[in-house]
Amino acid sequence: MVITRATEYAVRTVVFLAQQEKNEIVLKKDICRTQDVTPAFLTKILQPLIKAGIVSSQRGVGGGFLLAKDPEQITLLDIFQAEEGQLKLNHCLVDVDVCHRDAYCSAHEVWYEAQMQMAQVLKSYSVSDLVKRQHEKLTQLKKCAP
Amino acid sequence: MVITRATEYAVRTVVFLAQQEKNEIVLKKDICRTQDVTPAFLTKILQPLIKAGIVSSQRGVGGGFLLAKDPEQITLLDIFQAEEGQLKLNHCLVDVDVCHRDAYCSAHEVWYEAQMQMAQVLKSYSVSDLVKRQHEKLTQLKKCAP
DNA sequence: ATTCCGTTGCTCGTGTTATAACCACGCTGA
DNA sequence: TCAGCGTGGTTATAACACGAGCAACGGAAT
Repeated sequence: MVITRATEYAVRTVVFLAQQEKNEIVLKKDICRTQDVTPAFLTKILQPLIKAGIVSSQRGVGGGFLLAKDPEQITLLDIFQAEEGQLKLNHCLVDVDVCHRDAYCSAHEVWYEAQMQMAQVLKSYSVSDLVKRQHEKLTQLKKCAP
Repeated sequence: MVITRATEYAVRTVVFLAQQEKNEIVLKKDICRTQDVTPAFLTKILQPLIKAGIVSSQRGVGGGFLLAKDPEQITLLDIFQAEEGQLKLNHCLVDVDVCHRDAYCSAHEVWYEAQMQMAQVLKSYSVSDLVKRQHEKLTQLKKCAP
């Protein structure tokens, strides 16, 4: 019942990309160095982001990664779903017909409501929100311990 | 990122117990038969419920299980936490100090908010709510296909 | 003694978290 | 134009943890 490391790294990576100058291409190893991820694992994490249209990539010399959309257009839910597939709290919430009890199982609806609330929160934050917040936090930090 | 089967079975079991006459003791095998759980697995599921003070048990001839509290006093969150421990969406939300980034990681707060929303939903439903709903659903069903 | 539940340990499958080897693409300079 | 190098892309694999379930034995109550 936890989000995976892959999702966490993916969020970090996208936020990092959003912090670069627009259209600036970033090397994989620079992402790794700054975000504490190993190159091999980062490769695996980036592919779903690319397929979801969140990140784009460029091969060859001078190649690397960059955001494929505006940071305002990317929500945390997008990143989550790119890595983990559709959000579901219980199997019966997605694979319809799997649960023959769902006609009378009242828990079903509660799981559904909890899931919707969670999705709502994740959808309400864009990557640019995160970048802004992070900036604020860092300037706060500097004030406290300059 | 899904609830475990144990939690699902636990909810079913508690709802089933709540549907009995007050203080009626139910045999393990009757729970198994009605709730589609194997005895061996149910054994494992019931223990955390007992330790959490949700269910109590009676050994020996005529023994079995019954609710230890009023169904109004038991929330879905109680059952969830009995089976899966404290709800946490990300490791860094419980094991403080594990994440050295949390001072500036803005995703941290979003996971926290999503988690709180979810907990709020689970806390807002008691077992007696579920029993009531289930009863309504069943009478609806009978109306449609008598 | 019988009928219950309690505890423990085990297996087996699946998902997470990587790692590594090899492949495909594209720029660049001879 | 083409060889070579520097990129990311794909796929196979492995270690490990956890979920899910099973079984056997132990202990309490009647």
